[in-house]
Amino acid sequence: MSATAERILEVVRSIPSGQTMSYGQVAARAGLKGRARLVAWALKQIPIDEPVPWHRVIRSDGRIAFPVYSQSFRLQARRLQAENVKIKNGRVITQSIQSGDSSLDQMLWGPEH
DNA sequence: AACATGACGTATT
DNA sequence: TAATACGCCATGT
Repeated sequence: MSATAERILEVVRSIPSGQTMSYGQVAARAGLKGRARLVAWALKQIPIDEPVPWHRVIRSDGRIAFPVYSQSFRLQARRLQAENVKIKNGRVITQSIQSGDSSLDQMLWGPEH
């Protein structure tokens, strides 16, 4: 695993249960602003046995990134609901995104909006 | 080397 | 709200 991938996974591991972060937020937190696709790539490289809560990473618009008919989508939705994260039509409703800096940004521009 | 393909995001129309 | 267009970047062909 590359150093950047390790930083990305470290950020994902830091997401508290019941909360979510978008790919872009994870990237920014890992010092890779604007590189959301790199986060998506890193999540696909998660080694088995690596306890990374990948299900807490969603798209910036609040929706799960997998096709609604896929197994991955159902697994992610199930895990989120298990953490009391409400979902409607593949979209996360009640969430308090982790944002390190200003929570105002999330209030104004987060998926909840 | 050239082009296509994503678990993406933002801006524009 | 929806459809495009870019920007971004590792991989696969």
